[in-house]
Amino acid sequence: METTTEPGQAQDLPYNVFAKSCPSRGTLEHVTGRWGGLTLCALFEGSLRFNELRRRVDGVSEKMLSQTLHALERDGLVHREAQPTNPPRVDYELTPMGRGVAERLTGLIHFVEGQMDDVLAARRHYDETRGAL
Amino acid sequence: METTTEPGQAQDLPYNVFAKSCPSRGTLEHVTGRWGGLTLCALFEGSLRFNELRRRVDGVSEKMLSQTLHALERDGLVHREAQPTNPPRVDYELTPMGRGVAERLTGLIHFVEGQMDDVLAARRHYDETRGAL
DNA sequence: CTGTATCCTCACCGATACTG
DNA sequence: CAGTATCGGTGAGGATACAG
Repeated sequence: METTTEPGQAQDLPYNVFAKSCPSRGTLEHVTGRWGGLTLCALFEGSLRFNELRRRVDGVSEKMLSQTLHALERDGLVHREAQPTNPPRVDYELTPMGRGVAERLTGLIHFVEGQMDDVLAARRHYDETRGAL
Repeated sequence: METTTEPGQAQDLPYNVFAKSCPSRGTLEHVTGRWGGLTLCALFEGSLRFNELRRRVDGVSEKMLSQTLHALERDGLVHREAQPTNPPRVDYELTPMGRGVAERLTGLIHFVEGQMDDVLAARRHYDETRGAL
């Protein structure tokens, strides 16, 4: 039987991230964005409070963390649990869907970290041969 | 012996993407950047020429594709093969390391695409309950 | 066809101050 | 502690023209 599957290309999924206007593109950007990915991976190890996250994700500002968390919460990837205590305590944790994303993201990150020596070597080689030409 | 390993945090890898100044952060951003990820995934299905890539990655400009490819080539993830014909023909293909990254990236993307209905539902719910409050 | 060079805009994001 | 509001600089990135 014939699917619409081009050799090695699209599944018969209704969403295609390669298309400019596909909504999956936006979610992908939340998930792989500068802070989104690190935030999800930080939460992969367990729920964290706002300032715990802030310390864990080195370099993120309050504003960007807040913004990032809102986007991820809106996409249904992160659950926000506020306790009406004083001082306030808010815990962030992954939803099941968020865990699926974070799992794959940490896999990617660990792979990249594991290849960094080779990446750095490739960079050196590139810079040398380019500079020499 | 004491590693700097915090509970539940770092492997004993020499690189930690959570640290602001870790070089892995830069590579991660190339790989998950707006165009880097899509470019790698497009090449996962086979080598492509410049304008083939440009058409495949809907919305990318010449400038950004060129820039993205250079960064990925420098990191040793993409191999550039120029043929001295006229008109010129240049093929881009993944290196083994690039294939490792692209594999994980497409896994992530397919997962996200597969969850988009739930993501969209979550968004609707979020917007309604927030608007109503 | 495969790029590079230049200009220019806009929105990303950091810093700071303020609120509950 | 957990944020929001506002301002301003900076650089990503689009448009266009040009080059090999």
